[in-house]
Amino acid sequence: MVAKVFVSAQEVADRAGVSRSAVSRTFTPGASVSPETRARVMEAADALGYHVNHLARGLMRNESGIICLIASDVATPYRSALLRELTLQLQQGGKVAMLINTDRSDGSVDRALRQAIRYRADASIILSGLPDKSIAQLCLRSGQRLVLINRDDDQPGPLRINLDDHEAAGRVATAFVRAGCRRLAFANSEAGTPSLMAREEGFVAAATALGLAVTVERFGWTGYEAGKVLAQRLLTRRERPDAVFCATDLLACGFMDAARQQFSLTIPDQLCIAGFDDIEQASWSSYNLTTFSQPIREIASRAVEWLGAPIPEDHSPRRDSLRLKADLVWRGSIRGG
Amino acid sequence: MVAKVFVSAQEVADRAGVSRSAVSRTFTPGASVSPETRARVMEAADALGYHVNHLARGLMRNESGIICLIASDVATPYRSALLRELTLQLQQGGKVAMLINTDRSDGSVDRALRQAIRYRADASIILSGLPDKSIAQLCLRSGQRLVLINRDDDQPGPLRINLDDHEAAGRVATAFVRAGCRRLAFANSEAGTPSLMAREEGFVAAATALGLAVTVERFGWTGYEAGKVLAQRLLTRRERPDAVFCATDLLACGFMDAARQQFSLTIPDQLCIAGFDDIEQASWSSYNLTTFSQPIREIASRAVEWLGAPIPEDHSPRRDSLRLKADLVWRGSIRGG
DNA sequence: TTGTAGGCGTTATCAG
DNA sequence: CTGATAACGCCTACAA
Repeated sequence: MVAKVFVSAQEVADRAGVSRSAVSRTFTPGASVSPETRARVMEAADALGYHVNHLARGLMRNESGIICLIASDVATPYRSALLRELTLQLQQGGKVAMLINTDRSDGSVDRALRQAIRYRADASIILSGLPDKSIAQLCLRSGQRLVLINRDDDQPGPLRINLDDHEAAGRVATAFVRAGCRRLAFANSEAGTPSLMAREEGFVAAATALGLAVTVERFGWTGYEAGKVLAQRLLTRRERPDAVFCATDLLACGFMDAARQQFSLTIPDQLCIAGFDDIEQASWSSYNLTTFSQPIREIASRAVEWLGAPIPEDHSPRRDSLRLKADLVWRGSIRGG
Repeated sequence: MVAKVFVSAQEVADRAGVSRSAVSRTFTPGASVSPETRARVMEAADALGYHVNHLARGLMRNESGIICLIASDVATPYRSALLRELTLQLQQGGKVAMLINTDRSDGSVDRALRQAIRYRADASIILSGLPDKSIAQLCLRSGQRLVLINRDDDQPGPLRINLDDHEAAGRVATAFVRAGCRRLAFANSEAGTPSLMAREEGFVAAATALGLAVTVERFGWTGYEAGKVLAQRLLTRRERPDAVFCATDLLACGFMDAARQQFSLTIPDQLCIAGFDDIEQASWSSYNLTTFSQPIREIASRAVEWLGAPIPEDHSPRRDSLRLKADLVWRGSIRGG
């Protein structure tokens, strides 16, 4: 007993005294089998421990049931929450998720996509980075669907799901001003992804419209530690900001900790803070952060729904670009909520 | 253009003017192909966008390259960190991870395992729950390897990776006593998993040996909110504890927040706290939590390494149970670190 | 080194 | 409703 021996449909057929086809039909939803045959097959299958080989089925049907999830920083609160929701809904839709980690290096996403092709994934959902045009085209040409979440790319074919980052950021500016803040700042990472930049630009634009300047600082990667450094930089300025919009909740957490512990500032009395993502920690009472909630549920359901829908024959005018709304979650880090 | 049309080896062969076998060999490491042929094949493959079909390859080789990761609560800091490491190391080993979410309902793990069988996964790594004996046996019989992480189960066959929860918990008791604490408490969830219970028992046993009693409280699931409730319960006791070991960092975070904000206690002066897992938030300066680090890297590498090793022919005396050490990470939540 | 033939487990097709 | 047969795309002898 060394080799891998899964039981095949033939063995089930032999035991049940029917043909392979009968077995196949028994496990194909909506096929015509007599209740009697089905019962005998099921009994034999159970006894033998038979399970349909999805590798072979995928080969025949040209549909593997595999969906590739391509992402970096999968252990991050926001990412992991999104992945959780995606895998969950994919499962409920009868699909199975293949998770591929990318890093921020060049070609990382392309390699992942190639892996997706090798396993004949029905679709790939990209949460980080951006694939090269040629490889993306290859996916599309091969009949693989593509979903891009929060990545701005305008080549046709993939479904693009984005948030209204720009507008959302504008609403924060208004909230700050209403709270009596005048010295606005934006804390960003150096990642420079479209959604991050859209938040920055939206915030600056809205503030400008309100007649206020914004101090912008960018540092490192989008994490807790970077938030601390950003606080260091922004709070030591001569004109110390009285309101800071952090591009990300993780940045905000680091920023708040530094502001309180190194600068002895009280929030929101001396300093108002807002974040983005509504990660779980934002609701922890140490932070109690006012932030924007990513509509994770909806992002996932829209993606899964789109994947399940039939491919339009004639490049129909279906909207393949979704713009979802991020709701402001009022907590205690801005005065007068 | 509706159907899914991936390019096949035959097409590459036609274009390169060679046989299918030549193409196959070109993509099989260690096969004998002349550099000339290989070059022509590669050129054709690149031009056509050919990628080996791993579904078909798996069918032939009886080895899909797929490893199933079975877990619940995948968005939790500890879980997501472990998943990250596993997927990463699996990728580096040329495998690909299939992620299956389970919930805490009965049969959830069994369903996941059946999915693993359907996709002919080479192995399944279980991070949550416990499979039914019969389905686990079926996996093993089918040649699928099984790895259980932090789940106590004694049926032979799977690789079991556990921590020295019991001993580790004992070390915390000593640390508390050394810090001058006398009124010890243990905050646990009601999940009752073996590792959680081992921590509880280890802590109580060590405290008893030191001549101290332990107040044990259990509530809810292993999360932040439960930690707050546990604080509520433990800190309102007449004999208020001066040291609390929380079964999990997440519990500890909730506990600390409640202790500080609702009971105005300072840590570690009035209350010492310890946790377990060393999640990222434990190092955030709001918590600065003394805790045990899960050797995530090693857990993953041991699992992957074991999966890569050949199956012993004769039920050889290979150790299929690993007991890894959790190191105490000293931070500021216990006096006198 | 190369090509040919057969088979992996499944489903789709088509008689019966 | 059932059973035989031909694919699906690939790999592994085997012979050239």
